[in-house]
Amino acid sequence: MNIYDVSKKAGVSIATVSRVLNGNSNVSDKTRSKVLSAIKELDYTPNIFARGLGLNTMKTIGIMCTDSSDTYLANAVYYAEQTLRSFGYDALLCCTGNDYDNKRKYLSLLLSKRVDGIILVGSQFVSSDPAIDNTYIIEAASEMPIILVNGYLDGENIYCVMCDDRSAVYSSTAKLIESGVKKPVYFYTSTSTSGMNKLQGFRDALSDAGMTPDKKQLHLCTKNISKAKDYLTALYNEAFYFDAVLASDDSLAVGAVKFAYEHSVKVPDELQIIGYNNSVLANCTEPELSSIDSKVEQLSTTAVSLLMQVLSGNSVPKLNTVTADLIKRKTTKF
Amino acid sequence: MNIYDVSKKAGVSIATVSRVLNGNSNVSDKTRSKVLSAIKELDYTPNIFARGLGLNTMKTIGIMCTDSSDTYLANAVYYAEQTLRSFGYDALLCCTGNDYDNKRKYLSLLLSKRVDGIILVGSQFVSSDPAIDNTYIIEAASEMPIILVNGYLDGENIYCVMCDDRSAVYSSTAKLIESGVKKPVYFYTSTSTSGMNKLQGFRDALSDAGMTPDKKQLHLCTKNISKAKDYLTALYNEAFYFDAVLASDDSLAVGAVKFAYEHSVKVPDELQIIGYNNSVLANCTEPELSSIDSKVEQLSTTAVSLLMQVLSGNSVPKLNTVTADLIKRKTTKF
DNA sequence: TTGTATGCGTTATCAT
DNA sequence: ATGATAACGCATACAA
Repeated sequence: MNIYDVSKKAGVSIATVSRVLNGNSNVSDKTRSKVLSAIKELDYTPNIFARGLGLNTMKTIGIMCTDSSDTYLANAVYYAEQTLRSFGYDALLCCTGNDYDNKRKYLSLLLSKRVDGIILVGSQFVSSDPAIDNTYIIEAASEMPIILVNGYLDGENIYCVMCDDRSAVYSSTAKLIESGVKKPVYFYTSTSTSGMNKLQGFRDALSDAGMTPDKKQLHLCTKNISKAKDYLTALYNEAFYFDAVLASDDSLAVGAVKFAYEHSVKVPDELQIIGYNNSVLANCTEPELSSIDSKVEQLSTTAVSLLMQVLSGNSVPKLNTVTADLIKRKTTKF
Repeated sequence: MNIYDVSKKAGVSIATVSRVLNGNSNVSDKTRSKVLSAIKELDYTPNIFARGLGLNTMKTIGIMCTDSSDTYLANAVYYAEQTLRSFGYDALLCCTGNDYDNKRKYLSLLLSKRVDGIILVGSQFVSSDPAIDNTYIIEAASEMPIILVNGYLDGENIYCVMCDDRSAVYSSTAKLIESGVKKPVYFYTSTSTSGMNKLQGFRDALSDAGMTPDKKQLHLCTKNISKAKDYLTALYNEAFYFDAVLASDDSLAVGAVKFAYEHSVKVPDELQIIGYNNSVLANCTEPELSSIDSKVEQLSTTAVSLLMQVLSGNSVPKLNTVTADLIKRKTTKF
């Protein structure tokens, strides 16, 4: 069943069938309807592979993330897929895990699939660690446009959408301090650009308030409820005073709530807690978690829109910023 | 840059290049290395569209789900993608939402993309409601194999992987009753096959214990923390006695925990709670949630393995069952 | 072991 | 407005 069968049935040439198929201008109404009914009768569907070969595109975008089961990334992927589809594009999902070699491998795999562009979702693809080489992304961008969601890398054909993490953490920390906090603890989960920006926001707020953070106030921690709880418990047991926790992921903040519960520390009176990403987790704890909304939906839809612009040949800014909001619930005094 | 360029550079025919490319048997080592170095020099990558046209496959599987940002589905999609990739297949993600027409539309879209098979993730695609017509799936299966994860539908070329939800709910309910529960409330979120199976398990356990559930003990509820909380609060306010909550989704169980907290109902002494899916949410509440582990990973990997078997032309059982486990935490006495 | 020739099903160019 | 025909780049049956 192909375009020849249709053309035969309709008594026209394949060129005409193709024209009808593609909504091409110059076809007489009479011919069009002949073709259309032939298509319907034969239940014909164009072969997308042949079309792909000719046009050299399958209207497909690769979505890469380290782990699509992570709440935050799952949301980002979801919104990206929805937006892509609204533009008539398919989404090829590719989860790499956190291994550097796999990231490289899968990125080149995606290139070989000749997708039209790639969206790298999440901050895990660009490292600020000088030992890690980010050029694999720059090289890939020579073949097709690459959009970074929550990551920044300068390079030809690379476009970034970032949440203003530094400001978000800065202002939240400042508010904590304003409300009387003396010793906030900051949990971070990654040394990515985004992770470092958040950390910088915390440092700056302390510094601007004339505070110098103790080493113990800055803790790199796996995204894991009990890891955060354990760390705070350790601090507590060695009588290290702290009166606020700000975490770069809601799960860690949940750990802080659980720590407080276990040691009968009053939240928010004795301990204020702020999470990040404003995920479902924030609604699960008692008291419910104040959390920074990093605007996943907006990030993803912006990323897709940018990509569409680039594919249309329009020029777009290389760096695009989205503003985060603090969603106030019950773990903060303000 | 195509296979002709390579053949020219290597001084062989395109057939030989193709043979090398596909690891075909009969190529002399000398020729092979000539070709290989030509490929490397030219930095040649086969055009996957042309290959797809000839072979009539792009080694791609469509993954459909209603909402890939839902924790449970996100996990299922993740494991499916990982397993597919391990078999050398790509995953085309397609989120339909819960609208029936969209499900139909997107399923036929996927057919037109000529994927090699489709995995329908989640129970939302097959309805037990006689007003809803499931034949769109049966028709689609005439074109390519369809795997249902957590759904059951009888039809040619349709294969199902299901969690034994009925048993899981039955035995959990039985345990609750055994521990002294007199009036358990059951929350369900869907009338899908899976949803009905769970409900049946609850009904059967009550019936086998000589109990007849009040209408109010069975509540269809949106997957939403506060919806569940509100319902329980309403029961509480009208002095309807209940001493256990079993929910078909963890989020509803979280709502029950929050209800208990708000009304100082002691968990598990006065109210036992069991969730479903054993998601992160179960670790967030205080006390932590006992939850039925519906084995997402196993469901997804089994689904992919089945599909691979079918694509290899092997015959596989149409219904495959996975056993759920109750993960005991702190909201149950046992 | 290697090469030749053909088909896969479109789209697009150029005639008419 | 419509038709003939040439790409697109590969795999493979058949020949040598």
